[in-house]
Amino acid sequence: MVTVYEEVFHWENYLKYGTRQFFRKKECIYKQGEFGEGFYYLHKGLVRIVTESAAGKENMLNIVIPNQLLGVQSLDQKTHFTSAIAVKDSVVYHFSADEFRQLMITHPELFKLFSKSVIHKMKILLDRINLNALTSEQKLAVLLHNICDEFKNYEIPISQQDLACCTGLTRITVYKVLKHWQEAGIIEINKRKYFIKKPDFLRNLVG
Amino acid sequence: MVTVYEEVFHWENYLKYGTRQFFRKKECIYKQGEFGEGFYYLHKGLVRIVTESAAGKENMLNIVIPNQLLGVQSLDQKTHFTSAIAVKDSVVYHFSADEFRQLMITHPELFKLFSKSVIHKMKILLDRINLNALTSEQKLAVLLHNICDEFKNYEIPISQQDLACCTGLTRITVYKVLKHWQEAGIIEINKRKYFIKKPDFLRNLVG
DNA sequence: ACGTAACTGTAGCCTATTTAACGTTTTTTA
DNA sequence: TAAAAAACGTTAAATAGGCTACAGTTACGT
Repeated sequence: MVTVYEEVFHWENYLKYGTRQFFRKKECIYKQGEFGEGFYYLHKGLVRIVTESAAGKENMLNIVIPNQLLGVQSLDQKTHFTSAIAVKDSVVYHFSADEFRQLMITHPELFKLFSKSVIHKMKILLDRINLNALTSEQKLAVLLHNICDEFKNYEIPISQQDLACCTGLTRITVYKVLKHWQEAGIIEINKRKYFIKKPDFLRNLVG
Repeated sequence: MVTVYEEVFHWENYLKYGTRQFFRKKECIYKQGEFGEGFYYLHKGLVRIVTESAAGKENMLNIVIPNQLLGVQSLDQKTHFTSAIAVKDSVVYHFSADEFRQLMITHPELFKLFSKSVIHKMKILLDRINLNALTSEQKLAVLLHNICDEFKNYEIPISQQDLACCTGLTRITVYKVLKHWQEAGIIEINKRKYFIKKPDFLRNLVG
C-alpha cells in the first residue's frame, strides 16, 4: 500500500553538497538489482517505489513525496532491492556514500537527520506489512485517504490499475469496491477520475 | 514471515560504550507504543520482533539473532512501532541516542556500521512484504526453507501455531498444506515434528 | 502427579477474491 | 493523426482460504 507521510525533514541546507539530477515522468531513477552508490533526496516531483518479488509480481511500496530520501539501501554499495520510477517530472539530489560520510564529519548533526529519514522509511514499510491484516475495502480506504492527504484535495489522480498494484489486489476487486462506494454515494466517478465525497466514511472504515 | 538473516556486523569493539542488560525467555525488551531512547544490540540469545496492526492482529516480523540491532526505530525518541520479546534468555547492549551520537563523533566509521545494520533491517521488512504476494503454500515453503537454512538441518522445531503466526495464515491452512505435503511425501510428520524430505520441491515452489 | 492451558487433527460451510473473457474507451507514440 | 497499447466496465465461474466447532494430545506449572 502506498502511504504518504508528511513529516518534514530539513535537508535544504545540505543540498548544495549533492548532485542535482532531473528525471522525466516514467523515467527510472534506479532499478532493482543494479548497484547503487549513495542515496537520493527528492526535491520536486513524485516518485513511486516498486519491488518485484521472486514470483515476478510487481508491488508498489510507497510514493515518495518531495523532501524525502530514496534509494538509501545502496548507501553501502549494495544492489538496490527496489526500483524507483518518476510519477511526475522530478528533481533529485544524489549524495554519494563517500561524500556523505565526509560531510557527516564536518556536520555531525546530519546523522540525526539521516537516521530520522531512514527510520521514517522503516515505518512506512511496516505500515505496508500491517496492511495485509485488513480487508480489501479497508486497504483501499487507507490508500485513498493517504493519497488525499497528500494532494490536499479529494480528487484521486491514480488509475484503478495503480490502486490495484498499490494494494496488491486485482483490478477487478478495486473496480468492485469503487463501484460499490459510488453506488453508496461515498465517491463520485467522473471521466475516470475519482472524487471523495465522504472522506469520513473512509476514515471510519479503518478506525 | 520470519526470516533469519545471518550477515555479520562487527560491533564488538563498541560494546563497552553500551549498557549491558539481561532478559529472560518470554520477557519483553520493548513494547510497541512505548517511548524508547536509542537502540539495542543483541549479544546473546534470540529475540522475536512482532507488530500489532490497527486491527489488533499480531504478526511476527522477524527473528533477531546475535550480532544484530533491534529497536532502532526509537533512536529519535519516537515510540516503538514493534515489540521485541526474548525467545531465549538474552543479553543485549543498549545505546542511548545521545551516547551514540557522541560516539560517532569520535568514531566516524560507526556510521557505516550503523547504516549497514539499518539497511539490513529494511531488507528484512521488504522480504516480508514480498511474501504477501505469494500463495499460502508458497509462504510456508519459503518459511520452512529459511528455517532449515537457519538451523542447518531438515528438522523443523516450530509449532503449527507459530508457523501460522509467522506467515499470517490460519492454523487450519497451515495444517492443510502440511498434510498435503505429507501425503505427497514431501515432508514427514512424526511426533509433531516435521522433517523435510524433498527440500528441492519447496525451493521450486517459489522459483 | 494432576489439572489446566496450549497445540493438533479433522470436517464442513461460506464468502471474498481471483481468473478468464471480451468489448469499449482513453492515452500514448510513431 | 492513425494505429497500437493501456486502461476500464462488466459478467460469470472457480476456488482458496477464512471461520466455527470439537475432540484428542501434549506440555507445563505448582
